[in-house]
Amino acid sequence: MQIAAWNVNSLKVRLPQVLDWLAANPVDALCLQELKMTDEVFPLAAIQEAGYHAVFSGQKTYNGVAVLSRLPVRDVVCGIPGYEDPQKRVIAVTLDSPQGDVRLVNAYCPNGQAVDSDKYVYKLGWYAAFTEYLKNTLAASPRMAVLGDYNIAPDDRDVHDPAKWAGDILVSPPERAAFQALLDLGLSDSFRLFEQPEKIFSWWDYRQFAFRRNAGLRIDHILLSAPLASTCTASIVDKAPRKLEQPSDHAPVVATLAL
DNA sequence: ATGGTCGTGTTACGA
Repeated sequence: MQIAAWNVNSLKVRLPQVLDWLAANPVDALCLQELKMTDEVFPLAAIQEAGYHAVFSGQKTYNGVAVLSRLPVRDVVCGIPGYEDPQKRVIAVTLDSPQGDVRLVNAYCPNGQAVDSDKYVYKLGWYAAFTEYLKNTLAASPRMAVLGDYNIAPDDRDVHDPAKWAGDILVSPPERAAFQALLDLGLSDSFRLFEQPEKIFSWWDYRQFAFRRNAGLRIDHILLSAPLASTCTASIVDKAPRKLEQPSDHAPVVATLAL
């Protein structure tokens, strides 16, 4: 089984790239973030023609998440139960796998803008609620994967220039502590289960030729509960779509499970 | 050097 996550920064603009990518990478499930569209205009027909089911939680202009899956999904939960939030950032599903159910939680975590901003306060509060939600989900569904754009680079290895970024948004100690709290639930960063080349990132700013300079951060992650981590045979970032014309600023991340 | 480039939807805002 292969599961993937990709912040597409507008599904309207990126739909052709998503369909091309799925044709070349027929993963079992693809979690999308930043749809930037309402549910009324979600391109369901095109995705079904590509052989995928889809569930989605969109909104106008900002945010929006979807799960595309080869298998039917059930028990769809949108948002963080008990945490009121007009921003559509989370959708969870259960994959009906022949090798047993897998719970997928797809998240577009807040960016935070700057460490002295209201959005930073929102980000840390959101992470506290998300952590509690994942704790409860994990108790009910031991085979859980959490995929998406975390907007946190967990370690200096995940930053192209750690000295330049020190203390900034996406790397600040409170944000890294919030990420560590997820790991402390018993989750593993699938990417770090394996030896990896240096300077692997998943996001590059559109400005200043950041991609050409590989001036990026690794902020898109696939976290796995212990029963799934023990089945994981690979976890990679696919830089190829970032090289295309009119790319998303994020690259897809993919984990392979021996299921 | 506080810039720059996207996407959405207006001429600002979020990332």
